[in-house]
This record gives sequence, C-alpha cells and structure tokens, in this order.
Amino acid sequence: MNLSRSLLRPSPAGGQHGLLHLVDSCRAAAHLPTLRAVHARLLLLQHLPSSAVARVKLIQAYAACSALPAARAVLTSSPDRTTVFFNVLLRALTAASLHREALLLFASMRLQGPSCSPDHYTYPLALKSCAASGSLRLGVQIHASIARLGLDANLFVAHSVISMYARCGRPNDAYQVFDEMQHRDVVSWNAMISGFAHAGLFQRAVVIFREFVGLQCTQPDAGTMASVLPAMGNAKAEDITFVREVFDKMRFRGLISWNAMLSIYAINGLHVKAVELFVRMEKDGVEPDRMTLATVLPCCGQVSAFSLGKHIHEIIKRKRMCPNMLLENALMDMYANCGCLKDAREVFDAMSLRDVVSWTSIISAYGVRGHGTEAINLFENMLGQGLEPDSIAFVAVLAACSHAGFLDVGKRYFDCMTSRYQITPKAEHYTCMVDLLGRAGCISEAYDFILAMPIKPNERVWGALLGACRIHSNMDIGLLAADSLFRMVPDQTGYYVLLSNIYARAGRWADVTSVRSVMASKGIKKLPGASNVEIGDQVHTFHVGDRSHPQSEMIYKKLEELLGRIRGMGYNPGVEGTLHDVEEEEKEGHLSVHSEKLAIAFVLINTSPGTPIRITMNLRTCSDCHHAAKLISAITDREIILKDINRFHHIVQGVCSCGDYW
DNA sequence: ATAGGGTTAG
Repeated sequence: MNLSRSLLRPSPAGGQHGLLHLVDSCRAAAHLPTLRAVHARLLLLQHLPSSAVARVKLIQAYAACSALPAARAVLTSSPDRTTVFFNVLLRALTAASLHREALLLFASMRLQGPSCSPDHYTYPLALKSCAASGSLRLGVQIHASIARLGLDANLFVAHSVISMYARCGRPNDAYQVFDEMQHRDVVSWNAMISGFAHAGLFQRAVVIFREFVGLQCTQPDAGTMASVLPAMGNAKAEDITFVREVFDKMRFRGLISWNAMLSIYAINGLHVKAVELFVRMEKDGVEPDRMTLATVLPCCGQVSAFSLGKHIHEIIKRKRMCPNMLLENALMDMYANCGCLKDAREVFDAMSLRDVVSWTSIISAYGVRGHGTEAINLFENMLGQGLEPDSIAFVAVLAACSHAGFLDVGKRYFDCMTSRYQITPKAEHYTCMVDLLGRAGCISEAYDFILAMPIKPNERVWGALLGACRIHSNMDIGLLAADSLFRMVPDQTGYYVLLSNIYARAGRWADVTSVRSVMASKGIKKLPGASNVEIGDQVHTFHVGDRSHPQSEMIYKKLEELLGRIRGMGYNPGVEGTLHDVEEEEKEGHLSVHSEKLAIAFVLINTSPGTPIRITMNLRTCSDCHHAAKLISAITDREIILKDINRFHHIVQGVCSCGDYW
C-alpha cells in the first residue's frame, strides 16, 4: 500500500507535518498497520509530547480503525489532556454504539479537573448515548447541568435534549424544550418531528411538519424528509401528497430526500408511485445508492415490474455494489415476486453471506409456489447453519406447509416455534394454521383452533376459514365465519362472493340472491378481475371480456383456437368453475373470456416460442382458467407463471406446482 | 482537533 511506502521515504513526508498527514490518511483508509508504524515514528521522533493536535488525531485514527483500546490508551497517556480529548473519544464510542462505555467515560470527566469539564460539544454526545440506551434519569440530570451552565441556548445542545426526551418516552418534555427555544433553525424542527415520530406520535409529527412548512421561513431539507418518514407508515393519502409537494418544491433535492420520498411510497404500498419516482430520478440524473435500490426493488416485485427489476440488477452489477446482503436479499425478493424463481435462486446461491432474511426470502419463494419439500429442506438447512429462525421465518415455513398441504409437518413447526424458540404466535401464524387445517378438510378443528386463540382473531384468520368452508362446502361453519367477517369488515367484496359461492354450491339460490341484494344495498361491487402481463417494458392489462386492446381481434381468434384444441384433451368449461371463484350466473361464455385467458393468448401472439408467460392478477384464479392454462402450457410448450392474489402457479408441461391443491 | 436532526430487507 502506498501509505507504507511514503512512510519509508525520509523527509519531507517523515517530518512531523508529513506524519500528521499520514495519520489522517490512515484514518480515512482505516489502515491499522500503517497507523501503528506512524505512531511509533512519532514517538521515536519525540513529536507527541509537544503536540496535543497529534494525539487527538491519533485518537481519531485509532477509532476509525476500530481500535478503541488504543484510542483510549492515547488519551490515558496524555497528561495535558483537555475536554477535546474526551469529546473525540466520546464521538468514537457513540459512533460504535458503545453507549454504556460512552456514559462511563462522560462520568469520568468530572474527576479530571476543570480542564476536562464537559462543554457544548460534550453534552450532545452524552445525550445521544442517553437517548440510545434509554437512560432518562441520567438525561434529566444532564439537562439540569446544561440549564445551570446556560448552555441550552446552544442549538446543538438544545436539539440533543429534545431528541433525548423524545427517545426516552417523554415527547411532552421534548416539546416543552422546543417550545421554549428563543431561536430555531431547520434542525430544531427536524428534531421535534423526528422526536414525535420516534415516540409513536405520528399524527403530531405530521402536524408539526405541516406547521413548519407553512411558516415558510426556513426551507425544509433532507433531514426534514428523513425525520417525517418514520411517521408516515399507514399515512393518509393527503399527507403523502403534501409531503410529495414539499419534495417537489425543494430547491436542493439530494439523494437522502429522494430515498425518503421513495420509502414513504414504499411503506404505504404505493408501489407504482415509487417505481414512477425512481424512473424520474434516473431521468434527472440522480445517482442511486444501495438504499435507493433496496427500496425500489421490493416495489418492482409487488407490481411485477420485471424489466425495471432486471435493469436495477444491471445497475448493481455495473456499480459493483455486491456482495451486499441488503441488495442481494432485495434482488431475490424482486425475482421471486416477478415470477422468476430460477433467478432468485441464482442470487441466493451466489451469496457469500446469508442472514435469516435471505433464507426466509427463498423459503417463501418456494413455499408460495407449492414446492413444500424444497421450502422445508431450506428451512432445515438454515437451522443447520446455526441461524435462529424468527417470527417471519416461521410464517414462511408455515405458509409453505399450508400451500403444499403438509398438515402434520405444519403442526410440528407451529409447536416447535413456541416450545423450542419461544416465539409467541401472531395473527399471521394463526392464519397459516387455520388455512392448513381448513384446506386439509379439518374444518371443525380449524374453527376450534380459532376459538382457542389467545389473541383476537383478525380478518385474515376468519377469511382463511371461510375459504376452506367454500372448498369443502361447509355451510354451518362458513356462516359463522362470514358473520364475524361482515361485522369486522362490512365492505370487503371478496367475503360476500365467497359466501355466495358456498350457497351456490349447495343450490341455495334464494340465499345467493339475498347476499347479492345485501351487496347491492351497501353499494359493494365485485372487484373486476384483471390480469397484467409485461412485454418489453410495457404493461398490458386485461379484464373479463375485454375488447379494448388494439390486438383484440387476434387475441380472441387465438383464444378460440386454443380452447378448441384443449377441448379434445378433456377440457370441459364451466363444470369445475362453479366449485371455486365463479358464480353460478357465469356461463361458459364468461369463463372463456376471463382475463387470464386473454392474457395468455396475447402473450402467445406477441412472443417467440419458448418464452415463459408471466401473468399477475388481482384475484384468485378460477379452476377453469387453471385447468385451461395447464393444457395450453402443454400444447404450446410454454411455461406459464400465474401470480394470483395469494400464491404462484408455476405450470410446466401441463403440470402445476400447486399440485391442484389451492 | 470536537457537537445537533435523517433514509436500509423477509
């Protein structure tokens, strides 16, 4: 390394000035061996006793090399140490999140005499450690010292007091400090916004954010955007729009502001907005960093934006950002959700380090396709690596069991989650178990399971039971489930449709009609089924009986041809259909133009032989379309990857990964 | 030679 080479050179680099410069270079490069050599040289040349600056620089450089004991040793061996020495070491400790040690060091300053009294640099650091370790009592004491010394007029100090109170669970005390400030700058407001956000007072954070923007005395900055972000989970549409307006009006829009805005869209499920914003960011020539891409990739997966996802993968390769677990995990998630299990697996296999998130991601990718055995193998493999599965890892493996119908294995995992890993099951785990039991036909057991739950069953838990009742035509328990659901979510279309399907199968047409009229009186409409496919980077959407596409005529002709061919292979439209999503009124005519079928015909026309057909839809696919898709995959020799509302159907040569169990 | 607010997954 050239640092070492310049060390061997005599003067001028060997002189004190050159050596100090070298110390800074070691700090920047975090190169400990060279730093030790320079340190030795400084000692040899007797430069250190005379130069406090040199010793402060050494402390910083050792800290940058993560050699904190060495940094501390320099401080201890300096008889003429001053407050600055402590401040620099405190800074190193807080940066390394060693908050207890930082507070011990802070406490030791009192014993050092007046030259080492804490000052306006010291307090923010000490308070940061209080905030991080939740040391409210010490924080209050420090606040008292600050007030006694009159240091609360210093903005840096005041901001750290605000932050300390907010993060120690005292947002009102934080606000009082903020309120009593004589002068405020943008950081004062940011500290208060972030304070409310971290105390969980999201609405107050947004209100004070709006107040700040309304004052128009100071421009919001990247810190403002980042501060309001944690308050924006589950945000109101108008608040998101407001933040976007602020973002658009910012004079300097740095990377952090872009990332915060992207994140706000992402955490609110506005995946399309996030994707659009990212496209604009690229147009504006703003260079994305790891975080930008790790935020946008899951959005690509959610909306199956495969070409953008691949494009982002190219950016990652070009910028040589991997290996990086954050990005690799996000890439896997994107590929898996875009219907490319193979690419997801390639990313997983190429990783040099994997954490629980990586494993969970790949387990879930196999699980939602019905590849239960591989999902379980991966889960066991993860355990074999000594990784502790967490709550979400169990959701993935339980969901895998439920998609594959592995009743006993699923029960075993559910038991071991609590007994062996002491993880308290959440609603998601119960949903998996109800789904697993119910679809396996154990409807009463599933119902008893719900009744015995220690937490209040949510909508999804009852929804899983209702779905199982539809499959197994259990009207009694189905009604109980529907009753709970209608009280919880009176406006959710899907559950009315499920109930009416149950009645239809039992031939109770009067009840079907009454469910319909309830829906009509409440103004609830059936969500129209839609299928999306991507050709190039263009997304095409199809609805039932859609004739709006320019290629409509060709699509219908193709579909007719396909249906004619598969009819000879046992495809009998409408027979199975009524068993699942389709209502009795939907005759063969309707079924044959379901959006999935139109999408399949469209892709067949527009792509070369062998290209996989990837479809994303907003409902569960019906068994008629499922049957048709399997046969079409066989006669056209195409893979069909159908992503429906809760799983993937990966169809190869007439066989679906779901094993027709869904 | 030193300090404040801030974004990262399944």
